This record gives sequence, structure tokens and C-alpha cells, in this order.
Amino acid sequence: MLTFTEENYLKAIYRLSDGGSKAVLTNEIAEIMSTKAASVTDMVKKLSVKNLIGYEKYYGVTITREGMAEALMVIRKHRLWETFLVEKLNFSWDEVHDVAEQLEHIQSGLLIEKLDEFLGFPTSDPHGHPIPDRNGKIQEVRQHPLSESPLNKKRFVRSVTDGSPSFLQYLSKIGIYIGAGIVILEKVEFDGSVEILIDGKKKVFISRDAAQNLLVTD
Amino acid sequence: MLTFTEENYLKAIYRLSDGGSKAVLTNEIAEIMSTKAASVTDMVKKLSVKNLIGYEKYYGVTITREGMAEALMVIRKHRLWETFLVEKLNFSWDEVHDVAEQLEHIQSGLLIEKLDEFLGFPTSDPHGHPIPDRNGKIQEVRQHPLSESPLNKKRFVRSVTDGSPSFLQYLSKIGIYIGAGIVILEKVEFDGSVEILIDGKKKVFISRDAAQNLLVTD
DNA sequence: ATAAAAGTTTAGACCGGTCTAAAAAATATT
DNA sequence: AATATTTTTTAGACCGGTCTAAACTTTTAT
Repeated sequence: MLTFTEENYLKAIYRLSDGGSKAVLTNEIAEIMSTKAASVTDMVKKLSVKNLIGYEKYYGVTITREGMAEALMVIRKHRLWETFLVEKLNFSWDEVHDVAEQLEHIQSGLLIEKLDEFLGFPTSDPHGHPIPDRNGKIQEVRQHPLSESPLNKKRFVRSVTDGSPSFLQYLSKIGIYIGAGIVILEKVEFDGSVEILIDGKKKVFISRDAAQNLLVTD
Repeated sequence: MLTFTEENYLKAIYRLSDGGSKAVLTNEIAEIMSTKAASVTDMVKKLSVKNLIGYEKYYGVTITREGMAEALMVIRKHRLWETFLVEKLNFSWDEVHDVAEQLEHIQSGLLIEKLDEFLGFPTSDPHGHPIPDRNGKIQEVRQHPLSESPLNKKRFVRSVTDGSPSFLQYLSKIGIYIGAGIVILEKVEFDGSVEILIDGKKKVFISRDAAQNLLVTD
């Protein structure tokens, strides 16, 4: 049984390692956990004793199969709860993150299976992120940033890279949501911004940053 | 903002003080919290600094208005979550307690208000216990132990004093649930057991203990 | 009324998680 | 290759919550 904190470290390491494919540096972890490098070193030692990560001094951290399984379960819980909050309790997609950060640590296998069923076994959360199944399997969909799409081809918004409330609120305001159909009408060479058509109705300009943060599929 | 632990102490003190009406001893708290008297003394000092309880050495603890408000909010959350688990996720009433013990500490006013609405503003939980409203008001219903009811008068099961899984499972097995109609057919002088008729259909004998733990209304 | 028993508090320690300051290793610069 | 800079680790401390053992009150028994 992992502590709240251990789960959060594992989640962070999983994210930073691109799903287990590369080593992670102490300072990177400290950064996204808003803590100090010294604290990370301490925790990393504990996690490696438990075989959840591999740790080599001055080199970095790699996540083990076990650690990955744990991280995926936390992510599964987080995304199921976000789905619940949005679909059943009518939260808006920018309000759910902090609450889900707490709910993801509730310890009960039964609870999460029942919740999954109650939600109809969803495969992605309100931000378009895939929900791992009970075995930790993620249904991968190849997504690319909108900024890399060609002109005049219809794409569908699948997820956002940066899920900060302000970005999400901005998206809602201009009419972009998960599933929206988008066509790039023009790319502005000067600043990388693009003019897009949303659902065949609304034309707006969005910045290069915004276009890079929107992930789409064909 | 209270910690997980502080909330649990307040809840225990609230319970032991009969809703704030009497002083509570250190050892009583230690007992129901499964901790040691020394630990209780420590925590009790902290809570009294925060004005959540009054504390007098060697005498005991009294809960303040503020402390009571906090305790009632935790109880509100606990009971709303229990209701959610049973009504929406199909938990049985003996499975919900441990999970609700965790969920009751999630910090989000918005969440609990939305949950309340989602559940249709229930006034009692699956064990028949009243759910405090957002202001901490409890809708009191005068309940008495089934053991004190007269013969041949129909009573309705409202709640259970002891909500242990084994007792709840026993009740389910013999067909007793919150809301069930019960008539006492006979009281056995010898051991205090009673013969009852459940919903006009099923006759069973239950022990004095069981009859004392079932609270009913007219 | 005095001693014994029971209940409560203090003192000091430990654990998980965090921090700062200083030491050590790795990397970059010249 | 030697030095400066950055990154990482260690050492030692603190906080919240817990514990044991010892000291102190209060209550009970004689």
C-alpha cells in the first residue's frame, strides 16, 4: 500500500519518463512536484527500495514495470473521477483537476470498478486523455498538434497538452471542445498563428501556442 | 483547513459528547480512535488552541460551536458519500463505511453541494442516519429502540445504532431494511428476545441485542 | 485518612515528509 | 587539462502525528 505522496511521485515520474521510455532527472521531478531536489532524492531512495523505480546516483531515475502499473492505476482513477465530475455532477472541464487530484488516492478496488461501470466504461476523460483499463492498458490513438496539420483538412480535437484552467476556459469561450471539428484556413508565417474554422461555423484566429497545445486526429 | 486526523478527532468527540451536550474523557477518545491516551492529549491541546474544543486538564473535553460545525460537515460528507455508494454504485449497506471514511475528507465545497444535488438532497443515509444540511442542521426524528415498542403496534425501521458489517448482513439476510414495517408479536421474558412480523409477511425471532440496535418510529 | 488503583499528562523518542546549507560529482568553459 | 558552474546528494533539522515509560492527579478502597 502506497502513501498519498508516493503515488504522486510515481505519477510524476511516469509522466516525465514518457510512459517509462526514458530516465528522469532529480531536478525535473522537483520542478513539477513543486518541491526541492533534496526531498526528491530522499523519496527516490525509498521508492527504489520498494522496486517501483530504478535509481542510480547522479544519473537519474527509471520507472519499473511495477512502478508503472501503480502509476497507471492512479491515472486511471484520476481520469475516471474527472469523467464522473463532468458527466454526472456537471462540473466544467476546468474545475475538475484539483478535486480529482484528491479523489485519485482513495483506496478501494471495488469503488473504482463500480465507478467505471457506472460511467459506462469510458475510454477517455473530459480532456480527451485515454483512461487505462483495469489492467493498465491504454488505448492509444495517434494524435498530433493542430499546428502540424495541413491546410483545409478536417481534424477532430482529441485532447489538450496543457490542461490549465485558463487555457480550458479560453477554449470554451471560443467554442472549442473535445470532439470539435476543425479546419485550418490559413497559417500566418509571421507569428505562427492560424485561422481556423470550428464545426464549419465559426472562424477564429488562435496563437501558435494554442495550436501546439491542441491535439487532433484525422 | 483541518487535517485528515483533526477531522477524525472532532468527529469522534462530537459522537462521544452526544452532539455536544457532555464532556468527553481522554480514554474514551483513545478507545474509539484506536490510539493511545497520550496521543489524544497531544491532539486535544492542538484542537483547543484552534478553538474547536474546550480542554481542561484531568477533566476532559467539550466541543465548541465551531468544532461542532466542522464535525457536522464531516458527517454530512460521510453520509452523502454513503448514499452515493449505495444508490448510484450499488454497494450494499455493509460495504460502504470504510470507503466513506476516506471520501469524507475530500476538500471541496463545490463537490459536496453538487453531490447533494445529484442525489436529490437526501435527508438520511442508507443506515437511516440523518444527513446534516449545508448549514449543519439535522432534521431530528424521535426514534426508539424496537425493544421498547409495545406488542402489536406497527413500527418502521429508521436506523441502526451499531452499523457493523456483520450486523447489517444479518439484517439483510432476515429481510430487515431501512423502512421495513415491523410488528412485535411476542416478547420472551426469559432472554429478552422478541418475535416479529416483517412487512406483514415474515415471522422471525431476534435477540434482545438486535432489538435494542434497531431504531424505529411510529 | 491513608494507601492503592485508575486515569491522565509529560518527557523523550521515532517515522514520514520536508527543508536549508554544505559537500560531492558531473558538466561546461577556457 | 585545469577551473568554474551546475546538478545532485548528504547531513542535520523541523513538523505532524504517534508511541512508551515515567510522573502526576483523581478516584476508590480499606
